[in-house]
Amino acid sequence: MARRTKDEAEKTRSAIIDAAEKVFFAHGVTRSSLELVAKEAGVTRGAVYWHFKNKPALLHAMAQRIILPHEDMLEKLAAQMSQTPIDDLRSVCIHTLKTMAKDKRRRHVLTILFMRCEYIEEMFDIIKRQNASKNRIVSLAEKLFSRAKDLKMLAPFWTPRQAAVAMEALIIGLILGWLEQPKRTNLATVGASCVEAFFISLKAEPSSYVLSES
Amino acid sequence: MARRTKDEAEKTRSAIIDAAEKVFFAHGVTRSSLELVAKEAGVTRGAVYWHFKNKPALLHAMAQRIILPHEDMLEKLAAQMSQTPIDDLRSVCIHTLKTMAKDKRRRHVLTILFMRCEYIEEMFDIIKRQNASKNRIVSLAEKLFSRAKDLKMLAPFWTPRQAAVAMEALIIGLILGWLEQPKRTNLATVGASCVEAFFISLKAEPSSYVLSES
DNA sequence: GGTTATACATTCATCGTTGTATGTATGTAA
DNA sequence: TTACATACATACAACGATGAATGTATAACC
Repeated sequence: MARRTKDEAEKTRSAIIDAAEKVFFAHGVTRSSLELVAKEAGVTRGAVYWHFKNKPALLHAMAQRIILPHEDMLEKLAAQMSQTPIDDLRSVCIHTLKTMAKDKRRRHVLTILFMRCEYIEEMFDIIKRQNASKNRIVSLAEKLFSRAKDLKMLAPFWTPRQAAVAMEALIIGLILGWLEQPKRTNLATVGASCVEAFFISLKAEPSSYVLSES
Repeated sequence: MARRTKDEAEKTRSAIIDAAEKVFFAHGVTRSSLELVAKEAGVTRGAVYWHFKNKPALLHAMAQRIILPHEDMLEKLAAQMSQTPIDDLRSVCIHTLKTMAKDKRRRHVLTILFMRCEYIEEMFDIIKRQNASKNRIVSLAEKLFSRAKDLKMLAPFWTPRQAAVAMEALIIGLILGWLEQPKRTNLATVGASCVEAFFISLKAEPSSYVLSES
């Protein structure tokens, strides 16, 4: 076939990623041949190899398309020095879960990343990126909880670090459980209510705080 | 080679699983050939195919060897109708994390199951088993939290269901984070302290627990 | 003590996938 | 208009893995 215009090329590129999402989701990353991906996208392997160096690169591009909503919202939060850091964190978490529950693409891609691919050498940069993102999130949350502690808003038995680590772990655990059994644990209802309760428990109650100070 | 005695056969069987743990951990399940596993175990593929139908069956056997300590401890707990269900749950969780942190085999196998294999059709029975185990745990925890609620020991903003789901999600999230970056988040210290704080927040009567034994 | 089932090793046939090399027609810039 | 870069399609070479079939020597059993 003949050369396409730049616009069309970009379209085929994203069509290939779309196809990869479908195929990887269905068969797992390793067992999906690029031949299949190409066929699903309506092109040949030539096109795939033109746009992407190899399979890991394609997966990387796929992961890049869905930046976790989490992260940039937290960035903004941490910058603006709010007076209600815990409530802000809570709404970010809730928002994350709710959007996740609705966004089919995100769900599929996360399923692929969590349950349909194997993290080994060639995936190293993907791993590194994911870890960096996770660490960034925890560190930002820790900063916000630290601020909450200064404002006497964090329950005394939580350190900022513990709260941040636990928050992240809880969210990831909920999402993972939901991915494993989407019908069993509704993210938007059950998951969100867990997060609500968790955040209530993070907040200092005036009375208990006074008692624990004595 | 010649036929071995039953005892020796059992030894080669577990040697194969041992080898599979190493090889799967290093290269991921899909990219590990049974040839490599056999070589690592000091046998040939013939032996592997004799003991296991195929690769998923081998993986299944591998997963079977490490029953989560979680589960049977919870079974006993739920049966004995203790007067301190929350504290009991807490010590089970802490114990789980601490043993996990020490047991290298368990860590490797969990890493394989979480990050080095792809869950697709042929893994269906493994998935089913894992989900069943998880659901059983959540359901037992829910029962215990329900008992705690009857005893007025559960903080009012937690429902038993939420508490159970959150507990499981937290544990899984912590373990996953630890598997991803073993050096970053020490399970036995950071993880355990998160769980401690979480369980304090589950308990009713803020004043009593902050000051009392922990 | 002979037979049979066992516990493997060896061999074979087949198939899918990968990366690359090459072909080709067209958009685009000079 | 030419000349080159682009966006693919097609073709090729090579390997590795799988499952099954077959071989075989010994342990276990009667």
